[in-house]
Formats: sequence, C-alpha cells, structure tokens
Amino acid sequence: MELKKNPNISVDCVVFGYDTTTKSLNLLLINRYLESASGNEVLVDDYVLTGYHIYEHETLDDSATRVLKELTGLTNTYKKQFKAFGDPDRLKNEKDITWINNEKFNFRTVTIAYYFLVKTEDVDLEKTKHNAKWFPVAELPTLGFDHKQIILEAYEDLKIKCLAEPIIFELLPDKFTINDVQDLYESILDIEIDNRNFRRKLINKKYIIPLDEKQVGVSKKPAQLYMFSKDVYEKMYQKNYLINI
Amino acid sequence: MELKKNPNISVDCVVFGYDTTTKSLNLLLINRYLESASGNEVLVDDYVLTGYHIYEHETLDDSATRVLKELTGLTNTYKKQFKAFGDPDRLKNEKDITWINNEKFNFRTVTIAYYFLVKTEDVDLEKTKHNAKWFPVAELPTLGFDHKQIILEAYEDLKIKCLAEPIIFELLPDKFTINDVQDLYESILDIEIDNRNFRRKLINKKYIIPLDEKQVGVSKKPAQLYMFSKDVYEKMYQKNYLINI
DNA sequence: GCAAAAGTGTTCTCAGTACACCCATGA
DNA sequence: TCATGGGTGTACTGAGAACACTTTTGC
Repeated sequence: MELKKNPNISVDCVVFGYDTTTKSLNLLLINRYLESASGNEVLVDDYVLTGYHIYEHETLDDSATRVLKELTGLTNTYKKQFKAFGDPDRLKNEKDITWINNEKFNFRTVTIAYYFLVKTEDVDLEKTKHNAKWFPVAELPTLGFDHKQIILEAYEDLKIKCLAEPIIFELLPDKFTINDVQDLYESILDIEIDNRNFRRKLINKKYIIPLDEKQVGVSKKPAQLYMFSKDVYEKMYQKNYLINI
Repeated sequence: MELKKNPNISVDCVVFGYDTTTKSLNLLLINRYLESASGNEVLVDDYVLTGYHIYEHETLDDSATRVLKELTGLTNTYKKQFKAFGDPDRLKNEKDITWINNEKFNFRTVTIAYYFLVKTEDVDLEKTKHNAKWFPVAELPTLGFDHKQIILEAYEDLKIKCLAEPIIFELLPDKFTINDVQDLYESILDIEIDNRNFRRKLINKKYIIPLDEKQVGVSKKPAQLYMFSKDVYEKMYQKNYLINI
C-alpha cells in the first residue's frame, strides 16, 4: 500500500471527553515540544490537536479515523467533519514557523477538521504517544497553529448538535444516571437545568432504558442506572419541521 | 498578485435560487461540454456545479466568493461552507476522466463545498458564461463528478438550517408576501403548512415588517407586502437551549 | 358577477416552566 | 443520627395544531 502523503491537505481531530467525577468536558491535546540543536533552549512547548496529512489513497474520513486511532487506539467513536480551515496564514505564528521548518511541512495546508466524542474511560493516557493530556474546555493551555479557533468552532457545533441529536450519550459510560446526563448538558452548554423537569423529560423517552442496577460504591443513596438504546431511538425518530426563527 | 493555483484543492458552489412564479427551488448549474478533436463526436455533455481551484494566496471563503462572482457577478450573498469532499475516487467516472485529461486537472482533488442563497432576480443568465441554467432541485439533469452528492448534502444542510435561522429571506425579493414565505418553506421542505397558523406566527415576529405597499399588477386581490429586518432580528435574538432529542 | 387568492378566530392539547420537600443510603 | 445527594407532584402558561368561511380585487 502506497503511503504518499499530500503536503497541502491534513485532518485535525478535536477529541472531546467527559469526566463524570469532576463534571468537566475535556479535550485531548498533545504536547508540541522542540529544543534548539544545542539542547539548552526550548523553542516550542505548547499544545495542539492531533492531526496529520492525508495519504493519497485515503478518504478524508479514513484519514481522521486513522489519526484518532494512532493516538487513542479507538476506532468506533462518534465522528463529525465540521469545517475546513484554509487561511493562507493559519500556520504562520513564530512558533509555528519554527515547528514547521523542523517537521518539513508545507505552509499552505488546508485542514479538514473533525470532532470526536469518546468515553474518557476508554482512553488510556499511558498508552498514548506525544504526551497527550486531557484539558477542561474552560481551561485550555497555550495552543499552536490556529487550533484554538478550530476548537472553538468545534465546541460551537457540538453545542448546537447536542440539542438536536442524542450524541451526548457518546460521552457517557454505557450505564449512567439521569443526573450524569443533566450534569453533562450543564457542562457543555454552561447552563443550569431544573432537575425535576429534566428527569421527567428524560425518563419519558422510550430510548432511555432503566436497568436492574444501581450505582455501587457510593457513600450515599445509590442512583438508578439507565442505558441509551440507539435502536429504539432510530425506530421512533421522525423528522420535525418546526420552524423556529 | 500571484495567481498560482493549488492543484489539489478546489471550491465548489451550490447556488440556490427561488422562483416565486413557479414556486420552485432551483439550482444554478453550468454545462460541461466537450467534442472530440475531429468535432464529430460529443464526448461530454452534462452539468456541474461552478467551482475552481483555490489560489495560493486566497482564503477558502475568498475562493468561493470569487467563483460565485465570476459566474453571477454577485458578491453580497449568503454563503455557507458546509462540507469538504475528498474521496480519492470522486472524479473518476469515464466522462470525468475524459474531461480532466482535457482540462489538465489533478485526479486527487479535495473540494471545499459551499452553498449560496441568491435572489433569482439578481442573476442575469444572459451575462453568465458557461451556459449556466436554473434547474429545479426536484428535476436535476445528469451531473458530472460527484456533484449530485454534493448537491444533496447541501440541500439537507439547507433544510435543517432554514428551520433555525431566518436565511429563507435571502432567497426572496426584498418585498414579499406572507404567502411567498409559506410557499418557499413548502418548496424547500416538501411539506404542507396551514396558512392561518403560519400567517399568525410570522406576522407576530417583530422583524417581519409590514410595508405601506401591496402587490401591483396581479389579477386578484393584491397581497400585503412585508420586509425582513435583519437588524431587529439580531437585536432580539437570544439563544435557546431547548433540548430536543 | 365571477374567478382567484387573500385574509381571518376559536378551541384543544401538550410541553415547558417554576417551585420545595421527603427519602434512602453509607458512614 | 446525620450528611449527602436521589428522587418526587402540581399548577400555570404559551405555542402549536386542527379546522372553514368571508373578503377583496381585477377582469
């Protein structure tokens, strides 16, 4: 198989995860670190999205899937191509130039940006290369290239999307409590939700299925666990033409 | 100004227009026509979206704007980048290959697809090159490349978008009737809407402003004309966090 | 006066919203 | 027994949906 990479086109992956313990929506970022030849000066030390050039034989989706797999080992995750970024000056900050000269990339690179929703528990940071770390979306480190903008646009898209499609469950463990879902919506949207109304609304959905299980190992009343059934959701889904302008 | 074009990256423009007379949502397509060297055989005769390679110094948005302007002369239109298409085989039908060999394009081209909403009345087809024509979205001609797929995805995006944002007015003349708006929604969404409910709903919006004018030159009761105020809309707009899954 | 489309009101139903207390459990 | 978070019910309000006839105009 030929692995000729296209110097002008890349994919970048915004990887969202959710930590149910800290109730924090996080992003998986990798460290961009470069020392001077002498080794006594740090030229670049910041964070970027994981990404890479596409190969000539690959579809864009396959490229993104490959890049995510190389970082996390995961393959069956929610993935959305949300925007292409192609400003001719998008990689031209001082540190970017230093970095690119070292890596021998091309300055004019259009990147097709994807975001992924993963279950934090599925990612083993010990196994990831590039010193990858989770950062709360509200407390991002210094970011290289135009990745701050890419992240913000991914986040905006996610906010809109999670209101209209049940993608939120991609970020939760298979078994979750109603309050987990509420906490996650509150984290993503940065809003407060009335627990009684939210609970009633969610429990009434046929695709939110109560399990014969409760939380274990909590030092309080253990909560009822639920699962999300994609099958049921898709069977009962019907288009809604409500004009809301 | 350097005009070096990037052989791997293009933009394609899905141009939507609406004909209030025939109540038809249309697409502006250009003819792709090629005869054999001898001139006695038509090698390619079908339709495609307008599009072109990006120039090295250009942003993606600027490329799309340029391409639209070259076809229609229009510059201030609603524009949305909605998806990148990059399947390695996307330009490899028999006719595409004939065409590309003639035009000396690159087979592996990733295209950044945009859609535009224009007022049909603003486009003078006599002035357009490439034999451009309007086609109802429901009756598209044979399309080259992967442009059928691009169009379908643009249309899907438009359907969703027009429910949530007042972009529909980009397709209507500055002065329109309530029934024009209803007809347009019905065309785009392929649904029927109750006129009384729709009318009440729309008239109650503060940004739908009744004019001191009625239709002229119609052989029936002339309808009240309205305009859309983007200013008022933006002032009163507030985010709605209704979770609708 | 007639054809054609514009314009108008009421009732019902359902979902969203606001709001405060008791309950079950583990420590 | 107490601290902690889980879980529950009711009344109000507003928007969507269903539904059929009268009015205005140009010809």
